[in-house]
Amino acid sequence: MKTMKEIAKMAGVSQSTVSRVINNNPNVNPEIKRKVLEYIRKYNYQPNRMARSLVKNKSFLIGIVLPELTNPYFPEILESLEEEANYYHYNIVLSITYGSLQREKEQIEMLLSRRVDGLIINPTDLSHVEHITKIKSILPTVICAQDLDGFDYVTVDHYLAGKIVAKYLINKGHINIGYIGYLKDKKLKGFYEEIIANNLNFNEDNYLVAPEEISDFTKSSEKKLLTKIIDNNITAVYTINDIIATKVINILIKNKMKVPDDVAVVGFDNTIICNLTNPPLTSVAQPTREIGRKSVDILIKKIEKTNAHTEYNLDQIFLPPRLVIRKST
Amino acid sequence: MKTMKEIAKMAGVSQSTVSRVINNNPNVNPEIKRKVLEYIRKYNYQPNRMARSLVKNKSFLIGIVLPELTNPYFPEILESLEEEANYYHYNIVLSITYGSLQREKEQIEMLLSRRVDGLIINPTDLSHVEHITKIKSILPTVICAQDLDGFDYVTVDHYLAGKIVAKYLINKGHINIGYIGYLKDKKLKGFYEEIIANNLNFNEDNYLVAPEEISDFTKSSEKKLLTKIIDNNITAVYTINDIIATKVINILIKNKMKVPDDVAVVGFDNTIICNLTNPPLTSVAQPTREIGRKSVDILIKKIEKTNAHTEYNLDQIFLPPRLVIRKST
DNA sequence: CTGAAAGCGCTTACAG
DNA sequence: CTGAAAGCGCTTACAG
Repeated sequence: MKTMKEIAKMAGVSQSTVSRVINNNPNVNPEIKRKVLEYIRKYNYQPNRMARSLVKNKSFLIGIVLPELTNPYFPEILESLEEEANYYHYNIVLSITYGSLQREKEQIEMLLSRRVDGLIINPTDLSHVEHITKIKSILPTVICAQDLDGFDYVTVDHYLAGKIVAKYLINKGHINIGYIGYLKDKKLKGFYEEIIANNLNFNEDNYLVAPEEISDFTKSSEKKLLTKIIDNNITAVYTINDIIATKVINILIKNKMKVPDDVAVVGFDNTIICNLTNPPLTSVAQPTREIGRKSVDILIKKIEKTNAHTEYNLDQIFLPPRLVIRKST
Repeated sequence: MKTMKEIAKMAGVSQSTVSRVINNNPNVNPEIKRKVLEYIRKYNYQPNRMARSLVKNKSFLIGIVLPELTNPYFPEILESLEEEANYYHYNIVLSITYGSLQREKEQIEMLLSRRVDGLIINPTDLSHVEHITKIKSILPTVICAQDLDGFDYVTVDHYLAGKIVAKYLINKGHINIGYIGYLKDKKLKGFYEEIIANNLNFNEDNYLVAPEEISDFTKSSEKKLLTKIIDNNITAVYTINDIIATKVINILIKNKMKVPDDVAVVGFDNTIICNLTNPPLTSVAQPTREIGRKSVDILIKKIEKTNAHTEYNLDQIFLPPRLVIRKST
């Protein structure tokens, strides 16, 4: 690749002039500009962005740190992060931690040394974030798809999702509704509160099985699930994600129960799976694209503010979930 | 962030010495080294990699160009690309084209101007690759998960996959086997040749429907599929991917046919979906992790060779597929 | 409108 | 073992 100096020499002008042409500085003689552009095209010259970044102290690079890409949820977010960043002429340096805190720390240092202009991260472990706290003070940082006190973040409102699902199922006439998920999950909190608010019961009988029991899919957990459903006359089940939901459907059908006639099933994440199950799965859609987009918007706002040392407001955004109704309910 | 100069001043040494400490140059007085490191730690100094890249004319950055991340296949590859690159201390600049040739061109230029050391790309359109051909001559480039004459590439052996599936189904006693996919696909070629080699018939009756017809899933395409299956006594279907396979299963079951008793179904890609269908789906696994790993290995080999201007051999690698047998066959 | 010069933050011969 | 100086490829006051 040629350098600016070489282009300048060939065009018979100074390096400054070539620089002006490239940066579209209006103070250039059109005739000269034409000639310089000619050489630039001829040699397919691309200015070295690293050199530019060095001078301008700005890389137009955003560091993205994600735990994994196996769950289809993250690729969707990543796509929208990339797309939105591109819109602002930023590019993305991707790093994946595979759930290793050690790696997360190393990768953040790497991104720092590469002088990214900002960081978007989905932390591996919300109870170990000191390194992120530290970074935050020297680099604009946004937490993506999680909420973390003291940070800027963009995430879906799990609490609201729970309420929406409960409301929907109650309206459909369900009285005994089961839940398969974690107890500490905000999905449950909203769900529970809405059920109680409607004077329905929700106790440990409604907490059917742990997600792991479904994932492992043993005979005994299958039996436990069915027993709980039958004994408590459960007619609807709210699950923590589409994969669990699909397994529940398969267990029910295998045991001659009808979905949704005997038991309705609701998934979470609204993944591609929903259209493939039989019947198609009702599921809570996270606004993944918007989470990605918003994360970038906020980050870039912070980046540009950094120079102007304006006020420091935290952006903490909960985006609304959306229930996508299909045949399983 | 402090600069090397500032660290040097505080430590009372020259910038050269700080540089030597950072680069682990053995010719540094241990006592001085200790002191320098102290300041580096104290201020959490991270050397500016851009400046270093500028001097060394090497960025330790690899450009990755993929068409999308929606198909779970690409995130898997991306994960292994990132992991392997990291192993060699390279990082990844990710760009997604969304199937736009225009965008592909722009992104490649961008990567070029960022002075990535090499490029791994899954081209959007194999019939428009002039811009990639051009880049190849100035930047080490590897085609990932596709085969393209004249380029280095790593991909799965689709032809072999076809043969493996045909062999398997024939061994299972199937005589009339259907195919849902594209005619120009190498998956079909190997499949077809194996069937013919076994003195079985394969003509347009066995080419059931186009994948699009299944995707759109209209009444008429459904009818067409069923008619073809029944009229030709088809007892097994080889499909182009797991999504199509799942839809086929759902159509069959809806029409009171049994899988695999009446019709066996084989998918492709061995995605997470396979364990969720009912019955679980037999599918061809692509060695995605290995495709990613190999792509990086080859690229880095090229990158390091570039300096040594050694011989120019093309690495064109077909990796073997693996049939994962489940209950649908 | 144009060019010479300084400087961004590093590395690396070179001389000592 | 150490430092001063040049240079990587740009941008940007500054002077004209």
